[in-house]
Amino acid sequence: MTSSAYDDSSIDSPVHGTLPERTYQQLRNLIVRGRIAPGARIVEDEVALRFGISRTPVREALARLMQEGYLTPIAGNRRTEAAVAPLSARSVQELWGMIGALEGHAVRAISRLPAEQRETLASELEQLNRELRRASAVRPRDHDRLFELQAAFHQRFVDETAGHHLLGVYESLRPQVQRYEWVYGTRLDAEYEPSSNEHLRIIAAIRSGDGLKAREAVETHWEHAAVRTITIIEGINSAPKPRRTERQKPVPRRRPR
Amino acid sequence: MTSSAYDDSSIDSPVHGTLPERTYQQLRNLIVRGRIAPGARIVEDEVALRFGISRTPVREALARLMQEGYLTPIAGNRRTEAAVAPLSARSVQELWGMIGALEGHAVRAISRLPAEQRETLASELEQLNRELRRASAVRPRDHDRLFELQAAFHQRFVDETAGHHLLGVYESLRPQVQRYEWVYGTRLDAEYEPSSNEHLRIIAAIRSGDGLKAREAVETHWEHAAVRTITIIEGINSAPKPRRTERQKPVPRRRPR
DNA sequence: GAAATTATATTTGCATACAACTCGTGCGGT
DNA sequence: ACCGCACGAGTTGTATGCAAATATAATTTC
Repeated sequence: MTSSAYDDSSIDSPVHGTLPERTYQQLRNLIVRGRIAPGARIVEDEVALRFGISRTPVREALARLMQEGYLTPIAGNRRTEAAVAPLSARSVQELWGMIGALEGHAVRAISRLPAEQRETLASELEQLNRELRRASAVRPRDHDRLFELQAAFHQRFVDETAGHHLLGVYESLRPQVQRYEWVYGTRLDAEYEPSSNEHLRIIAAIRSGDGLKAREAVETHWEHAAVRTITIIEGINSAPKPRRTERQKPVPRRRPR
Repeated sequence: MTSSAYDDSSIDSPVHGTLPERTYQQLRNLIVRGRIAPGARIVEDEVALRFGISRTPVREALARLMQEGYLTPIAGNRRTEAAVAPLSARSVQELWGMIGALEGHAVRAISRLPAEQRETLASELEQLNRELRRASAVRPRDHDRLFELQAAFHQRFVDETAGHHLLGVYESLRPQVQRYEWVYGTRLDAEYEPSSNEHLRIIAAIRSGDGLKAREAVETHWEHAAVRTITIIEGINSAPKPRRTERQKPVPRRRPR
């Protein structure tokens, strides 16, 4: 990474929690928002320096990021150098499928919710979807806000229907998806209509209390979203550099002085 | 934990990899096999002493175990003491549901596999299932072997159909399920017939190449397994100690001398 | 004697130091 | 000029030390 690395201006940084936790959050934010480019090498010392802490908490944060797939190990056998995981159409296919399966599974539980609670949930979701629609019409677009709304919609009904374990996995998976959503959303021609229309189907199913229908709606929503996202990603990945291999251009180990 | 902690005799310990990795593996094994009881406190120093290493790699291992849910934070706000997560019927419900959803999602991909490959897979699964059946008839039972076979069956078709990301999540989830399978399997009256019969349905679906049918078979397999497991867990959790709260009996912070 | 308070021990959070390993680079030999 | 080898910079792996936090034990006070 270059000397002026980590432009984190305007990224909300939680000031509480332990250092590893905070470091994890901030780095993840930077990666999700594309502030650290895919393929960029991450060096413990540099991160430590950047955050003004020692390598010990950094290591913990990096280990976590690596386990969750934000970073990939490169190079050495025993040594583990880390780089920001590249974006690939293949990953979209997989991640969207998993998120769809998990959200779909969770949402089935609405059939066990009292009608009243479902109604509250449904109208809150409608509210969020309306805001999403409105925000997507404003120019210039507030990417952060769109981003949050998009996330909030899904988070809302997952929170309601999922248990502790599922939420844990979901929390670690969702930001990975968001890496792509960010790329998608920051394009000028990003569309939100298809998505928000599909949201309506989900809301209707939730209101009806039909778990299987809701699951179906959620899964196809993610399937369609995958298609939309993949076209964008492929455009980005193929256009700039006509590379022949799948690999990212290897980052030089040392920066030339 | 008591002074004679960590009876890891006869637990295969990988001698390669970094210390955190090895520590993680070994501790996880101990937890999954019930060698460290649910609710037991884990102290960094004790683990470090036990494995003859320093606390630094131990911390990394514990952090990972905590993130994956094998350990739960207890006590302090800023300090994070760790204890082995308790076994609960609620977790079974959740974990089995998730595993079912993920395996079910993965297995749908068989429809995209060539018939020949499906056939190979199916017969290998049949082989594993036969071995499972045979091993379950032998007395006294070889729990480790049954354990491995059970795992191998599922791992086999997931490996074939899942991608990188899903495998990652699966790998971290499966051992959590195995904590319960171990409890279930080490009972004298543990049944393997229902499970292995359901396996046959899965195999048939895979052979036919019908992705949706396979998914259905996998999901109901896990649903049924959840029921079987929960009855056992509830028996264990309620019988010994008629406690009124959900919590484990708090472990004393110091051992009395 | 009970409650409050101080003292003590245990344990985690983080920093620092050093060892080990990997890869690039230059030097010397052929 | 090319190959090999050794040295050295860069970076991760692990140990150790110290400070802060918190529970337990001891002690004082009413």
